[in-house]
Amino acid sequence: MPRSYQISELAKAFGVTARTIRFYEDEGLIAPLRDGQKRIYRPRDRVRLNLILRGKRLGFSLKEIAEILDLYDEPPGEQGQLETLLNKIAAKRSDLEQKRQDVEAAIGHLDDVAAGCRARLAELNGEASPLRKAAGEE
Amino acid sequence: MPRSYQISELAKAFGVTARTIRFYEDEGLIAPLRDGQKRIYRPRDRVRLNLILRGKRLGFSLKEIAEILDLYDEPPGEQGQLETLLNKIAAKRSDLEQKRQDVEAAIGHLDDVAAGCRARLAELNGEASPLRKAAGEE
DNA sequence: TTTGAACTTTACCTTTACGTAAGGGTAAAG
DNA sequence: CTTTACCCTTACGTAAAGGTAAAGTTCAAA
Repeated sequence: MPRSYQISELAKAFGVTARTIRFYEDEGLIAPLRDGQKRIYRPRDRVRLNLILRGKRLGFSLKEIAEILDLYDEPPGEQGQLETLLNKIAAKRSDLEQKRQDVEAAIGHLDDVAAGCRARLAELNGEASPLRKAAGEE
Repeated sequence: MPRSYQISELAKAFGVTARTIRFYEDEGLIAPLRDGQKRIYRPRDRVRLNLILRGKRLGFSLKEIAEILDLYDEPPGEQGQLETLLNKIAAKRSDLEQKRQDVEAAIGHLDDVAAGCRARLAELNGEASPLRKAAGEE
């Protein structure tokens, strides 16, 4: 388990290009160490990249993802800031709840369609008695 | 419950612009009737638009959404096509499963952070005995 | 010592998903 | 009969998220 990575290692591990990782750095989403000019990624950077890509899969923009990352690593000391942070978290959470509902509805719908397909297939195969399938025949 | 809508009604109902709806038509995602030049949207188009926007919230591209819509309204008669369709459905379903896992992990993570925040707030407010909160005092 | 495989920066290119005019038709209301 | 309020098409503009090419280091192996 290496304590640091080169950019191409990280790129390969996550299935993105080095360009993409540098781009995220330009956008302020990640901040690797440097060995001279070369970027050195620590496990913490790996985690961040993982979160970024997860956010992308969920359709968040890089700007939104930056906001979410801020939520994660801010540990503010002051009361007002903590409350502000809680509000921001609540807002993102409700985005995510919406997505959860969306994803579940979509899965449910697809399953319905698939069930319909299988029913038709069964008909086409001349299933007089649907019990025969359960019997495991070929 | 109107049986048809103008473009601006639909736009307002879904919080998008008319331009957006026309764009989806250009991309082949929707196909309203026409009264002369004017587009007439039926309930079926409304449903489609709803699915499109849901797909967008989940981060699907319009091309992917088009594929999903195809899955919904294709009722192929032939066996091979039914099997192909089932395969496509399975593929999209697995995309959606990934998103579901992502969304649940993200919500869980945010909840952890929020819990940490509340714990700190409690400390700041001099909570000697955390049980008092459970007692419902103000 | 030169070749090769990493890395770097700079900079222009491309795709997606619309926004934003510009210019024009239609139809009811004043 | 001209506003007002819709609708239409065409077309150029733009932001986001990278792709891609050019030109240059650096380090290790042949």
